[in-house]
Amino acid sequence: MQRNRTAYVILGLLSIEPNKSGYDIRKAVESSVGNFWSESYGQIYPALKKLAAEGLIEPSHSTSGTRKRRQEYALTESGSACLREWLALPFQNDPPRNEFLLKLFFGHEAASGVSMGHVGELQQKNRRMLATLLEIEAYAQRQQSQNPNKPYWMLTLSLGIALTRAALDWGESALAQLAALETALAEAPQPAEINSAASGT
Amino acid sequence: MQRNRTAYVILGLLSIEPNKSGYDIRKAVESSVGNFWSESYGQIYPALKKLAAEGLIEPSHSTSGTRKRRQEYALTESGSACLREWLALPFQNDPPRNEFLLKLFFGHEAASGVSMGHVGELQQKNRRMLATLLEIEAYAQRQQSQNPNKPYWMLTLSLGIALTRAALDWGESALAQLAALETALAEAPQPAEINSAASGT
DNA sequence: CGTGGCATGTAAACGGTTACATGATTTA
DNA sequence: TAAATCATGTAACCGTTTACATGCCACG
Repeated sequence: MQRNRTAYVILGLLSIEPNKSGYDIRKAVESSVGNFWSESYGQIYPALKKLAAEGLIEPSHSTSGTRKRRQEYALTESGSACLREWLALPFQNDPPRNEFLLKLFFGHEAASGVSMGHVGELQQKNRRMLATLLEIEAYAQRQQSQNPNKPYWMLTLSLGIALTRAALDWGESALAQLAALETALAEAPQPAEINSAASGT
Repeated sequence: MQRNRTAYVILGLLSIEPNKSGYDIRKAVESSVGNFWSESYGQIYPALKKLAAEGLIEPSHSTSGTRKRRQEYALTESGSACLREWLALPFQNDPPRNEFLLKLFFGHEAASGVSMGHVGELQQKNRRMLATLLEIEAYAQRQQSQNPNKPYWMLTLSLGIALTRAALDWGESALAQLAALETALAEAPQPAEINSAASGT
């Protein structure tokens, strides 16, 4: 069903900046699209070989002086066309897999405090995430003013920021609700009918 | 690194309602955690066999009369313990893979209108998503008032709703920005220095 | 000269989906 | 009895991660 997207990531990154090696591409994936994509060497190197064999990329050498033993690549015309073709195809996101939500869903089975712990952990992660996203945004706002990719990069960034903020807001409310739930359970282990007739001891 | 989570989904669902067959579990995954998890038969049936062999679940029969040829299972004590153990472990979400964001990131390479099309498509998906989530929320609010799992289910729901709303807001703004970008490009294909000296024809 | 990082690669294992095969049971 | 759906299972395939092997190069 979903195939080959490693190849398109490579084509896309080479379209932004040519003369990249497999190593460069790995680093570029981490530092640019790392918040919503990932690739490992085990995919990148074979994909490079295949793309070169198909003529979508070709070996190149960076203009800047003698570098180490490394094979760099650049997009060919057909590679560029292939990328544009793929971009025009409808996107389809992978089946979702969110272990945090899965554990929260089964929270009733968990020991006391476990779910609150998970939400707290998520809050920390999201706070860190928000900080880095805002940093990147500020940096991109300062530099990159003439980069034609910038508007698109800012859009991906602003979606990340918006989602993280929404998650943080939710987390605060969730912590409150879980705290209320735990105290309620602690006080009334069998809360059969809370608001029926008043119950003496 | 991340292993076996199919087993925990099965244990979790059986903890909520015992006497489920593989078929039931598949349906339950889709209808309950389907918005943030998925499992296929190819994983469920082998996992059931393995869980039974390990004594974490055991064959059972539903109390309600004669049913079809089907093997139902129920949690054992050790299965329940195993589930609680896993729940207490820190969650770790999978490496992200969002094809929509990937395509948007490379939007500069795409033909005119392509990125706007993707965002529009996302908006439609998210509107549908929001509608179904709100439906589920209303249903759960009406029914299920005594279900001890309800607070946790509502939390997963409200996160989904919050994130979808945030994405919808972002989408509106993104569409406006992309529209502005396209008209700007149409008017000035080489926008070298917009705000330097005024340029006559 | 040795260490650490740069760089390229591959084999094995894994998790997961897909497609297919099979047959029982219900319902029209 | 025909069609639809319930139900169980498996084999093949695919994408991906992980771990490992290798060697170059710069720097202290």
